[in-house]
Amino acid sequence: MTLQRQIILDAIESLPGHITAEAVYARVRARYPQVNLSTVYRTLEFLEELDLVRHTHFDDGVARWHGVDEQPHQHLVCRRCGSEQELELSLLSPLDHELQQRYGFHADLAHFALVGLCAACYANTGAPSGGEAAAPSTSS
Amino acid sequence: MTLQRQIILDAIESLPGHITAEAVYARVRARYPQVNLSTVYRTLEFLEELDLVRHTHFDDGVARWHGVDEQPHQHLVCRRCGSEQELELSLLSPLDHELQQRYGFHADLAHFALVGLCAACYANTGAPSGGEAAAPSTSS
DNA sequence: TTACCTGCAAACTGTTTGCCGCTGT
DNA sequence: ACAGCGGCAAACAGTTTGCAGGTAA
Repeated sequence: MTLQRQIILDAIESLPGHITAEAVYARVRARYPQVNLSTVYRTLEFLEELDLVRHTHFDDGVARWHGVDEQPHQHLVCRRCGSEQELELSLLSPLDHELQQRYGFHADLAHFALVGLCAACYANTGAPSGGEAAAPSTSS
Repeated sequence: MTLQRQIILDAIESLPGHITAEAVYARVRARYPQVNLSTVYRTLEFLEELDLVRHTHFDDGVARWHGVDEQPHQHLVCRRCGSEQELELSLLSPLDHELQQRYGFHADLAHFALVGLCAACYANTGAPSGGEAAAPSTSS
């Protein structure tokens, strides 16, 4: 566990939410400008093997990273207005159990975000709702 | 609906499963060599707006396309041996209903494949099982 | 003429790799 | 001396875009 690995791990764990590799890089570089982006990627891979961090794919295809101590949870991403909300884990566990019993498959249900239409956008299908909560993300 | 759009739509619908943009391109080009890859991408986007095709993201991040008449279903992808199996839709509908009731969220649950460990790989964690069903995909 | 569609080539993004020097043991 | 790590730049894959010519109404 070298210095830069420690720094990168800290950068991820110091944040409650998810963070892209680029953002990790930005955070690290702010204090330690000599650290390289490829080091960030290599370290993320390394830390994931050690089960210290994990990544999740959101709608835009960019991986987001988070520490393992983070509560396991899931995200609902609206494909129209781009809004995100967190999901109670309890909703996923029945599915998880089913998958294990029926298929013996141990799913990492948090690996991908859940995509769809939020209530507001579903209501007035066709036009984005008033809730332009986030940047109108690239529609995946 | 131009000729190439028709051709591309046919290429997708003529196949029961999923197909990457590159593969659509290859299929189309086999008969009509002058069609361009960017046309394929533009047409896929166009056809998706018309709700004639949809796409799903698998573990490797590459989009796969399929016709809408295709049975909606989901895939289980093993992150270790790369094997894939189809998933009974019925397992997902309870979650779907929950999401609608609790959050008003209308999820497209087939948009992303489900990632995890298949029974065999879970059994002997650490080493790939005998079931090397598919190419050991990039671990996403 | 007008609007749209297409082919081509070039750009762009996130991510990965090869190489080589540096470091600690 | 050795092994591993990190910096740099270049490569890579999939996808997107700008532009100019073409086609149909």
